[in-house]
Amino acid sequence: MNTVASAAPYHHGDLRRALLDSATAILTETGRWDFSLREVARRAGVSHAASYRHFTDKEALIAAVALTGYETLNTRMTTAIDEATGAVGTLRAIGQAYIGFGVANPALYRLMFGQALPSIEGLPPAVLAVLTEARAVLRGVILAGARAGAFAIDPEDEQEVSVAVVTAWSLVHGFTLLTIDRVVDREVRPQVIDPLAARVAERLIIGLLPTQGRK
Amino acid sequence: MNTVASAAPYHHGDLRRALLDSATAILTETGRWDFSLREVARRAGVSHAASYRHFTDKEALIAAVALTGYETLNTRMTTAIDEATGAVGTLRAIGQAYIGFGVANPALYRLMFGQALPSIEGLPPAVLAVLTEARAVLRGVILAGARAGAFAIDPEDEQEVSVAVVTAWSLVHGFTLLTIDRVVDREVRPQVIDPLAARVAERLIIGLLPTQGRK
DNA sequence: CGCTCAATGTTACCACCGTCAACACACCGC
DNA sequence: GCGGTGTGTTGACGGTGGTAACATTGAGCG
Repeated sequence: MNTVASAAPYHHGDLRRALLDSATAILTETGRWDFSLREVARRAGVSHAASYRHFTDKEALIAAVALTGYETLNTRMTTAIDEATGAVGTLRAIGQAYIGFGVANPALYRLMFGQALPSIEGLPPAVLAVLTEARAVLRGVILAGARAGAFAIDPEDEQEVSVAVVTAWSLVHGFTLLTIDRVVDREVRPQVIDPLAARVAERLIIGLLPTQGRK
Repeated sequence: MNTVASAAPYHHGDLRRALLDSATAILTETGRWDFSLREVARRAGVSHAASYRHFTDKEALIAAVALTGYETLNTRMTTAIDEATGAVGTLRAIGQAYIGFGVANPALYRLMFGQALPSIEGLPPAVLAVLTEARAVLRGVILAGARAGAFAIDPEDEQEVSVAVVTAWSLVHGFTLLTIDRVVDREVRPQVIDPLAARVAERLIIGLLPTQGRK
């Protein structure tokens, strides 16, 4: 059994899902990810030790919540890619989807990338897989753009491609976190974030364009 | 021990400092920032309730540790600026100092930017002040470069300058975190981080250069 | 010199937490 | 019907953040 629950378990119905929902609810309501396992159980209407039938650990629960976050992030990115056209447009779309997700789910985003997990190692393999996939998607986009001549990148130079990937990811990741943490512009309103993000992204894109493509 | 600059407390000598030192030591040794107040006190050879004579809260202790981090980061950045020449060189130096600090003190960096602090608001004013100062320094560097014509930025356009500031900070912040969390390149060695950071930074700088300055 | 007193540190205690072991139940195949 | 295993509960343990009452000690003042 186990894994993605489609069949309903015994007593409660689907306690695993209910616990994940409770945790997510607390997360979005309070904006904090240091909730107690007991509170999650309480919220699910269940005894405090019941969680241990579904998660070995508190960390496992957190990781499961994070996993759902990674999955929806991946989904948003791939759908954004599908709807975009052109290398630059695709890159723009992917960044927009990424930042949009982070800003819309700040607590979840911080849990996904800032949490108690000492390092990427030690994460459940499922989480690692999703992360790796996200990176591969981004790399694919940049590689395609390089092959099409839309970026000033040699598609055969793996290192150069990697640098572009890391640069793009760093920029978007950093911008998202700075925005979430209100470091960027404390008086900024949600309506202002989108144009700001767009202009920030443009800075990167300019750096990627071949010389003849620049204004 | 040495003579203390300002105010030396009563019994212990300087328990406040000792507690900060213990916390920092635990932080760098274990790499975790969810240590217990009691462990800090134990390490300082003191009863667990003694901390409350110097810090109102566990969060206050954490914030104090973070503050020391912000201060040394600021110091490193300003000295890097002093030793650099030219707008591009200064920008490079500042980024290098920033990333170098983060990579050298991963746990401290994550505590500074990822921790329990729900948002930037609610932080002690001292922390806010240091953060604001750091941002002003970066803005000054970019503004000077724009005025000197080294960047393709209108120094009179405040928004354009802000965009450049946010872009640079986002890139460096994101790169530092991705590196710390080993998301960037799991097989990467410390020796590889510097060149990688340099090439990432170069991508940004290319985007900032005026057209005639590009290779 | 001795007294006071406030700053500092300690002890004892509270509610709560994560985790575990023992127990209780309920649905499954037989 | 019946056992057994998956599921949830109860109760306990050590540890935690935080508070209050108590002990100590050094500084200022007579």
